[in-house]
Amino acid sequence: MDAVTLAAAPTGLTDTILHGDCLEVMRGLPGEIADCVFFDPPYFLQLPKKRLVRWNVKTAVNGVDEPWDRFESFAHYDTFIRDCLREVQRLLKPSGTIWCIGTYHNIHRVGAALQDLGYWILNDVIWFKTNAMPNWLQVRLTNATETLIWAVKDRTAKGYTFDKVAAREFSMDKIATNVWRLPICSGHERLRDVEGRKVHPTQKPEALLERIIRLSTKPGDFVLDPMAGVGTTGAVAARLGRRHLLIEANANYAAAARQRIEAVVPEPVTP
Amino acid sequence: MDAVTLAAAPTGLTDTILHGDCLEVMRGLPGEIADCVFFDPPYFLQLPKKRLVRWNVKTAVNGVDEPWDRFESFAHYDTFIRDCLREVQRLLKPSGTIWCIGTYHNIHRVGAALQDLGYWILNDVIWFKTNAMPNWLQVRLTNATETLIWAVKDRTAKGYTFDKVAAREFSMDKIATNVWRLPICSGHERLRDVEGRKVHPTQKPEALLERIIRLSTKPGDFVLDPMAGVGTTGAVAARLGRRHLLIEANANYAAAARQRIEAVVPEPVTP
DNA sequence: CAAAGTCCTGAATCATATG
DNA sequence: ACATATGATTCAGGACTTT
Repeated sequence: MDAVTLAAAPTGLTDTILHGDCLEVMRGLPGEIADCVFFDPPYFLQLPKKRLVRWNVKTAVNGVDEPWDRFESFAHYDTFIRDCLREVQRLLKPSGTIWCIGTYHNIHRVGAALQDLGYWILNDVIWFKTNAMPNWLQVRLTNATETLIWAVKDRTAKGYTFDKVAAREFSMDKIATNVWRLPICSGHERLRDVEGRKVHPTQKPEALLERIIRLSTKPGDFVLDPMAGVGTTGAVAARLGRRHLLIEANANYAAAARQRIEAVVPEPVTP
Repeated sequence: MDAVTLAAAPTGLTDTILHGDCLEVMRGLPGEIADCVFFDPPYFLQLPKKRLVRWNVKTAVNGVDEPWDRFESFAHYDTFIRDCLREVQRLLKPSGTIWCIGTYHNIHRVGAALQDLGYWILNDVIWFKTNAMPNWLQVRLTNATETLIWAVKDRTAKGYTFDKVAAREFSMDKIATNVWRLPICSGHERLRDVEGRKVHPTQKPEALLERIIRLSTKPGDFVLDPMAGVGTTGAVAARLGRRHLLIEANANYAAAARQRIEAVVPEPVTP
């Protein structure tokens, strides 16, 4: 199913993964369809070309060096992000919310773009990793966090979903604060190919998406992920009784996501 | 002492608080003088005109609604921030570092400005407050964090100070991560006028500045705070055996800072 | 079978010296 | 400017192996 097919049948949008460029596909979709969007763009890491090798075990660190993370400049990156966020804004229902994720490399580009486009930020949420990779050379602090920005599509938006009981459950404190302590994705959850290599370099943990979806959507709500990767958003949405639409440009990722989501066993819905 | 006087005698710059517009004063200073800059600009909170009132308590919430936090638009705010950061970049030594602080309201404006001006981010540091004010409306998460950005003045900068022993001491984990758990400023540390009102609405805790200064400067280093408020940076610098230059446009704040710093008892220097 | 020990790896803008 | 070699040392989680 491609974007053209989809545009011809917009009413059937549910529990689908589309293989194609996210901007093109989004432009073919009708407006105001999404209750929630998970926006996980490339981080534009600008890593050094040389590989980092561990001294003790001589294994190399697999830094992110993928075509989709290469941009000529911040200006090019900004253009890409803003084009995407404009389309997302059109696709969001008036009461819909967006979650963006990033690190210091890119999150300020995303945050400023959101504000410039008229989105209204509700929270920044700190994903505080329990098992971040240490900084061996000890020339700066170990980066143990990623930042999520939660926003509505404009300042006057009303009626968005916020599950305050869940919010409290997720918090490290008695009150529902914006810091979430969670491990990174590893073990059996991490998708690997037949040779044991990870399918996607930056697969998100399901626990993170579970918090996002439980906090800000209701059962039956419609979740969109325009850069779906290996489909964590779709897998969690399916498990929690939410509908989803994923878009992914990389055929390998899309195929892995499709296979993964087919295997999901839905949990009993607790509204 | 004003900016003109200062510019005429640039070599005497140490342990001084200057009352004046930070841009004007900075423009009168010689370049490459600062080992460390603490940059704590207005947060551009965009609070509603009417004061928020707690639904269960009869007291008004003490939002920040000061002349110095009023900007017409993001564009005006950005211009102000970028003008300041350009001057700071000139004032930083090649090995100097800058610490910027903010919340989601403004930190992305600051972060994007840093990157656009060629600064190179070393870390974002999450100040995770132990005693944040709970969110009484329960329509979003309680904001328990502020974000610090630590950066060098350009990508190739070398030789900046990083005390890895201190870094580990500050961390919640065994490794030196970028999340710092600290209470907000309160109690005797909080400066109050004769009528018991707080002198400054957003006085930073000394413990936060102590971490910044110990982590990224050596005894005798020169610390600049161009928007010094009531002088937390200067007080901590003085206590820890670092030199300082503070700039503050508000006469009340500047006077309070001067009085405060005069009372500081230096601690024995441990290099 | 349980417990203990080994090995690998994770969105990383990680140094310095020499040619 | 780039490429290459060298050097010095972090932890948590999970998979796997050994006791």
